[in-house]
Amino acid sequence: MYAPRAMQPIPDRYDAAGSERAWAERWEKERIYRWDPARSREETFVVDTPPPTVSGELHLGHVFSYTQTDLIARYQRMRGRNLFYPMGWDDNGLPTERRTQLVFGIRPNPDLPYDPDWRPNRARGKKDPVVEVSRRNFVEACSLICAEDERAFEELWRSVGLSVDWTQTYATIDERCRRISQASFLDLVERGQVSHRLAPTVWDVDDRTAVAQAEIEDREVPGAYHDIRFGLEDGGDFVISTTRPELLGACVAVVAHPDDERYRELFGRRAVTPLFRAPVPILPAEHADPEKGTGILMVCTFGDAQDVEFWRDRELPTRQLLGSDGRLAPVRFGEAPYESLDPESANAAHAELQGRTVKQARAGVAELLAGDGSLVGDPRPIAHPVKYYERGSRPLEFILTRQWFIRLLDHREKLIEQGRKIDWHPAHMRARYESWVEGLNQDWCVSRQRYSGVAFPVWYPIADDGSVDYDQPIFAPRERLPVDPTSEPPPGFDESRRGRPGGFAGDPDVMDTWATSSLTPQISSHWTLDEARHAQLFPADLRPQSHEIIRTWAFYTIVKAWMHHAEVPWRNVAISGWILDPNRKKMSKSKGNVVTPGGLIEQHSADAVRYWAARARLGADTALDPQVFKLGKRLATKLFNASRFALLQLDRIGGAPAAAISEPLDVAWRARLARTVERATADFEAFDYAGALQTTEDAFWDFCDHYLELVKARSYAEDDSAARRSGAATLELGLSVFLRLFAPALPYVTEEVWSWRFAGAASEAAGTGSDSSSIHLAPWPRISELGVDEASPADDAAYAAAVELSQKIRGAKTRAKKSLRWPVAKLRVTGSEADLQALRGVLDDVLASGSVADGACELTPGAAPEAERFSAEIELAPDEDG
RNA sequence: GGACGGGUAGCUCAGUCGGCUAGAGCAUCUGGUUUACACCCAGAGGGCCGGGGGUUCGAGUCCCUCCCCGUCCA
Repeated sequence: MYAPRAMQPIPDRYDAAGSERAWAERWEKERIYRWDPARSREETFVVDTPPPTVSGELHLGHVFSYTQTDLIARYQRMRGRNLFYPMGWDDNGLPTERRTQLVFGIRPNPDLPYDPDWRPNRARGKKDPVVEVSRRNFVEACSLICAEDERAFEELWRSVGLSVDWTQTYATIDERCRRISQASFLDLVERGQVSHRLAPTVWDVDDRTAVAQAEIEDREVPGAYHDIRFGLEDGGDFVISTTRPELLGACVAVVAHPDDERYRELFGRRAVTPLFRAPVPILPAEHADPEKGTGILMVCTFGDAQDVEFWRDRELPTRQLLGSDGRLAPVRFGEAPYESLDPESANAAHAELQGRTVKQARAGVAELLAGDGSLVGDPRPIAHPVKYYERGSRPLEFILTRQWFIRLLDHREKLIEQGRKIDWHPAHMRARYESWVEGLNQDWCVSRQRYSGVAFPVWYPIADDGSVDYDQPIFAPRERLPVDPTSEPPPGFDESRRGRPGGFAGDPDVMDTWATSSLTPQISSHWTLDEARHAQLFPADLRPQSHEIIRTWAFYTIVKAWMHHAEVPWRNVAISGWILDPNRKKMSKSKGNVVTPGGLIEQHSADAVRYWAARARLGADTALDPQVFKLGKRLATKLFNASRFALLQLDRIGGAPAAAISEPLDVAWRARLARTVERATADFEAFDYAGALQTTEDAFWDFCDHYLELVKARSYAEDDSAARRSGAATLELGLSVFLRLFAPALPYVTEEVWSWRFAGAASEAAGTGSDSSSIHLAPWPRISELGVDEASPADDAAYAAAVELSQKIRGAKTRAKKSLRWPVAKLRVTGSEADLQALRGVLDDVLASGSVADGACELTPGAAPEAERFSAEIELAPDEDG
């Protein structure tokens, strides 16, 4: 009934590199990882794969976390699920633009016309001047870089053996993604979840773009309190403290805590700023901390988030002194909104400052204040947290700009509720999601003032006076998506009206990366394009990702799924940890401790690298330990060798045992195997692939060290017998089960061995009817296939007795410095009647394996040492010359 | 400042519902190779389970508290 083994003999040694290459090719050729759209939703398991940022580095962390996903995917596939396991590429955003600029030495200039003949030049020298190119040329250069990077990633994924369906791929700026992102935007507009407003926006002055709350990080940096003397309109003065003296010209109020006795009498009066002589109200404010500085401070347009909040609450005037380039703008004091009691000196002061960066202006203001006697004492250095763009090098500013926002602040409770409908693995990672949602303090700003990305499907009418009417946006009709408003006209206009009075202007911005990435489940399901497919694939079963992007990718995806579908996007989230270097520091490019994965796979084999990833539990940060690769390699080799032994025994009896497992040792070990299957399955069901691997590995090593040694003598017997056939049947069963239990972690070596004997046969044996030409399509082992009804304590006792006595014999030989084959002349075993009884059935195997002479063994009822079953008196045969 | 995770052998880590003398691999040491495997096998040594207090017949495990590392949030 079993197919004969392939004609070529089993090789003596395992050639991992050659075998892995061959199998990777064959898997792809035979398309074994294809999703089958004909099968039902219930049978399907949908993975929402992270699209890596292609212009990022190929990082060992990628291999680590994607392999962990693959383990779960492979298990589910073997359980008979119809896997939907796509791959996406994130081409969006700033990292791509930065890399493109760097590689080609170019910079986008939206005012230049498209040059169809321009080609990026990679071979330029480092000192060559940066070339300005049109927006469209720049975007094309970005695509070129992305295409190259995608190839590098795909090659890596294939070599590490991800069981991805490569017909299901997407890139976040491809046509389908643009279309779905724009459809999402229009849907949210219709649902009233989007607003377009001129608002203080967190702004990166280097990249000159808005950034979202999720992209901000606090950094503890040095600063200094400057104590500045303010006058009072009706006479007198007081001293405020500020870390941002450069914004003195943007001061719109002065505040102190309402309970602060020192300043209570000032409330309601007006202060006058030094240098600029602007009259500003003095107001009570809860956020003023009496302990900090002098306890009284200025409110500016905009020094920090508290300024923004207070400005909004009290409807204070706006003095946007800082420009989007991070320099002080040219303004006229004495004209609204820049009131001044002494415009001439105010403008003279500002003339010194305008055009300066924040840092330069800070020094300039301090100097001017010192000059006119308003600076009290020296600035006092402090360390304080300042907001930075996570990839930026200069502090972020709040700048009044026009942006698209998606409402979040109204929905905090609902979003926390959604998070609780999802199973987080490990469970404690949900706390990170919740603390993020609770701490939200801005709506989601989705516009970015960039070039490469998904456009907003929006135009604005231009009034007859030439001003753009942002309050009457023209939205693209759904059937025209995706649209590019910078090159296509809105409905009812033709292109000649672009930029003209009475015409239109396209929205020049692109969407935030997360506006698209938050739709990966819908992109895979072809939402808005194919509703039948969408119903079949949404929501997904599993979202794997790492913990630092819970606040971005996981969060935004939950937001979108809730807004569009009132659903959770997936039922499970599996969070992988970080790779730490051997000193337990996070690997990062800036620290220079990044290890690239390609070399490691070459050096240790893909199975070995996968083993390393598979040993790490979900959510646990893991130190890079080269020892673990060696362990993985060792395990694969051991599996190969043990398989070779088992198959050689099967060959000796003509291939097909089809015999009953009848010998007590075999029956006992089979019961043990059943428990291994049970535990490994339970572990995988709980997404604990690491526990499953450990369970399997421990059982496999025990199998090699004990069962194989014990069954050897019987297997080597010259004559055919039921006992010998029972052993062979047990070996075959054990091999078939171990290979399948290991298959998710070690897909290559298990496939290699599987092909020698089991390919095409196991499905028949298991009666599933599924195709198991590949082990990865074979059914996951089940207790029922082992022919074990229930665990028997007698089996456990028999196996344990065999192992213990066997170890005692080996120990005696080792202590005597003899070979393990050295004959035993006399063996006296003492133990309880129950333990001796357990031993009797397996005794022949133990004696044969220990080279105990015929009739040399004696069993005596009696006391055994504590915590042991037996005491054994072992007399080795004498030396030949002694 | 608040929250979460971690601290177990020289190293990397398991340890389930509180229950035998706390485990594995690596490393170290002592031995062993002719019918799977030296990418191997057998054996040995190695522990205040971060500190202190409590609950319990019994605590690595539960409670309180402190220390250290990492992360998230503010």
